[in-house]
Amino acid sequence: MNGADRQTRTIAEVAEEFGVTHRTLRYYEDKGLISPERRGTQRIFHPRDRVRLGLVLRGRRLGFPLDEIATIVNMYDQQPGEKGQLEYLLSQIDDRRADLEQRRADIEAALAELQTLERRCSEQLRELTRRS
Amino acid sequence: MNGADRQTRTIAEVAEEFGVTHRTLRYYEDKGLISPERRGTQRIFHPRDRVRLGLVLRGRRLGFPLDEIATIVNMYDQQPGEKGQLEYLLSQIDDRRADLEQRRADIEAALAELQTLERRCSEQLRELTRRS
DNA sequence: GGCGCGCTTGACGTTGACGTCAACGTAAAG
DNA sequence: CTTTACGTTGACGTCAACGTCAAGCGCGCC
Repeated sequence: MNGADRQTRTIAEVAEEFGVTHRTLRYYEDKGLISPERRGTQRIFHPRDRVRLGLVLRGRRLGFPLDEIATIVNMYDQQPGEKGQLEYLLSQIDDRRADLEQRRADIEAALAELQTLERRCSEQLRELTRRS
Repeated sequence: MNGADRQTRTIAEVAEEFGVTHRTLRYYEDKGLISPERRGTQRIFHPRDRVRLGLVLRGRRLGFPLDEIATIVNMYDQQPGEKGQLEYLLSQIDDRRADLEQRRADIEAALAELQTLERRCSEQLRELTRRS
């Protein structure tokens, strides 16, 4: 029982798995994005830490600043809470959604333009190869 | 004839229109993202500059680094070029598209999770208000 | 012709997100 | 028990993307 399906990981394994450096993981811990258990002085990564890290890195791929990512991932593991808390959380969710939908619109516009450009290019290319 | 439909703009007007600062526009010029005409020492922004700026800012909203944005927007106003050029451009387009599609997938995953979270929240909220 | 307003160019400062290096602990292996 | 590999904590360095002065130019107006 020391295969890839055991529950806990070292920092090096996690870094390897997610394609980040040791330094990045420490930085994320400083910023409160992850909080792996400590066995003595060493970090122990549990599955939940790796799930969180996955969320964080997705946020990073999307270009969100780390402090925004922090508020987002912290939305996911909150206690039920009282009414005001819940309403605040719901409003936060709406803000995030608006942001994401803006980004999706930007992406689709960009993809559409790329497609147009590609058509023009391959058109040109056909022109050239036909005349040669 | 000095309304908002005249063709040329000052730096202050463009900054206002796009919600950026004077400094940002100068920085983008340094980086070759825009290249407004000069009347003496002053910058004159033509419609094409504003179109380019729009593309640049969309790239920025998407979290692309400025030098990547530079290569992207420069793809758009290239001369027809020769065969090698065109093939290179087509490969670049493919790279960009792959990136954008990854981002779109990330965004849709994030939106789906937000929706799940929102359902859980409003569920909880209904629980609370029902018992009060 | 002096005044102010907008524009311009340096130049240095700042912030976020790490990279990198030094110095040290620790645990398993020979 | 020493080596060796891996882990840890500072601390400083770096790079992108601007912010923020300071100092000066040009020009329209009273």
